[in-house]
Amino acid sequence: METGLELDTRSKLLKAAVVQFGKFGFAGTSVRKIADDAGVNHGSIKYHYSSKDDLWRAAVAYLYGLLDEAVHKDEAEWKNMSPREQIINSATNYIRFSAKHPELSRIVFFETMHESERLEWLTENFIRPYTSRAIARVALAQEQGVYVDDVPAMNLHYVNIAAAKNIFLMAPEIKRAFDIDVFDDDQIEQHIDAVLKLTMRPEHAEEKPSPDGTDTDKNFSNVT
Amino acid sequence: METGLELDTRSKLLKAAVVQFGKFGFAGTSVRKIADDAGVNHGSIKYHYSSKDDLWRAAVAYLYGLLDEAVHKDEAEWKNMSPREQIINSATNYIRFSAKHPELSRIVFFETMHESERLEWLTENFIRPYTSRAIARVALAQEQGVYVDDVPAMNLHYVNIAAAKNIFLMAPEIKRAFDIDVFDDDQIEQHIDAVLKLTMRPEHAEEKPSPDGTDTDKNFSNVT
DNA sequence: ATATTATTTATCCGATCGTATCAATTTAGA
DNA sequence: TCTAAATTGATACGATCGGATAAATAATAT
Repeated sequence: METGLELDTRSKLLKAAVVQFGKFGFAGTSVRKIADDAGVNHGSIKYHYSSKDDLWRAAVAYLYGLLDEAVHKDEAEWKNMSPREQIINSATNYIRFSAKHPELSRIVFFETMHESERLEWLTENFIRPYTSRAIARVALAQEQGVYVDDVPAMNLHYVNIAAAKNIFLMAPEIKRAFDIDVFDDDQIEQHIDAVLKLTMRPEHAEEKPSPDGTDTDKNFSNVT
Repeated sequence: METGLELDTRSKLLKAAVVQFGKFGFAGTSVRKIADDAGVNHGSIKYHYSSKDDLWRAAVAYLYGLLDEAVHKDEAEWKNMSPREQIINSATNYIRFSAKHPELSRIVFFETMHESERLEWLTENFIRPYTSRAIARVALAQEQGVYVDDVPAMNLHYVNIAAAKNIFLMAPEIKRAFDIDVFDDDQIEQHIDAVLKLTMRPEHAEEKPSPDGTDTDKNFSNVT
């Protein structure tokens, strides 16, 4: 059958898997712990997902789906936005997602430290297509004067995403070292403001404003 | 005794531990694999280090020692430098170290994803003191006009270090996705140049130049 | 109501984990 | 050279791992 308990157990396992893999990575996570957290018998994992590896892949695909949703949710309105506004919009959505689901970045980090079949799968299916598009977008924004243009787009991209999500990856450390919860709404919005100020070219310095000029009276206050 | 084989076995174990913990984290690393890589019997770990945990702590302390050495190696000359030059010097040293020993950042990342006794030890002994000093230094540099001052020092600090080391953390991913080796000397220097350009305030925009004015004719080309 | 299928539960297996033990071997000091 | 200490090597133990199996139970269709 297709409803009720089956989906419930499946989704409970998926949610628990996201949390565990996000905290301990693939090697550090035990399927028995996932089953315990989900409140189901650990034999069910073999039934709903054929293996630990498959469950991990399902968790990754699920999170990337959420990411896609979050980053593109305002896509329909992009045509009414200046290049600068588009960057602000997608960067803001990306940072809010990174705060809401830090597990994705964490899982990717765990796997990106060494070669493996999982990294190959991850790269082919998600990282390469996603990053290629992102770097192309950065290069375009550089041409449009939203970002500085004297830095290679690849370096700028990796600095951007690192700046955006690093603070959420290190949340337990920051909480322990400074008693600051970076997941507080205030902290999130403060971080968005900081990242945009740091990564984007100051507005007055843009030498190539967008043709329609609608961005000239915009500033960061409209995203906080 | 204190020389010869003893130190050799100890240091071989330490080096192998750095590599393994840096790739797979604490949970994902087996002491048998470390012993294999070091070419010694795995029983020797219990002799030279009382446990896997102690070996991990020794590896971390060893790497932090190297970091301290790398970042402060030019400290004697800082008094002859402008604030801007000091930041360039320490940031450059930090990035070069991150490229030479990405294991430290990786090990810290593995542990900073969840609470644990290891994270407590790490935070108390290394992260908190190191980060406190770094954030204070950032705040000072903001006052000196080296960094923008409309962003909280904490956010700026975490953006800075993320920008500096992220690309080296993700080296296997970048190699696989774009066939670029970020550890090539050219790539390292290009990244240093990019990070400095992105994180530091443009020189002409500095409103508070250093009193002696020696930084007015400096640019990034002197650090590549 | 009954047969069939879908799902859950309870065990079991071989492999690997960290660690402990103790004999074998090497080294250093007398 | 002889003795004591330092170091290494071989092996074993209990725990936990992912995965497999089959019985028990729940749901569905006829």
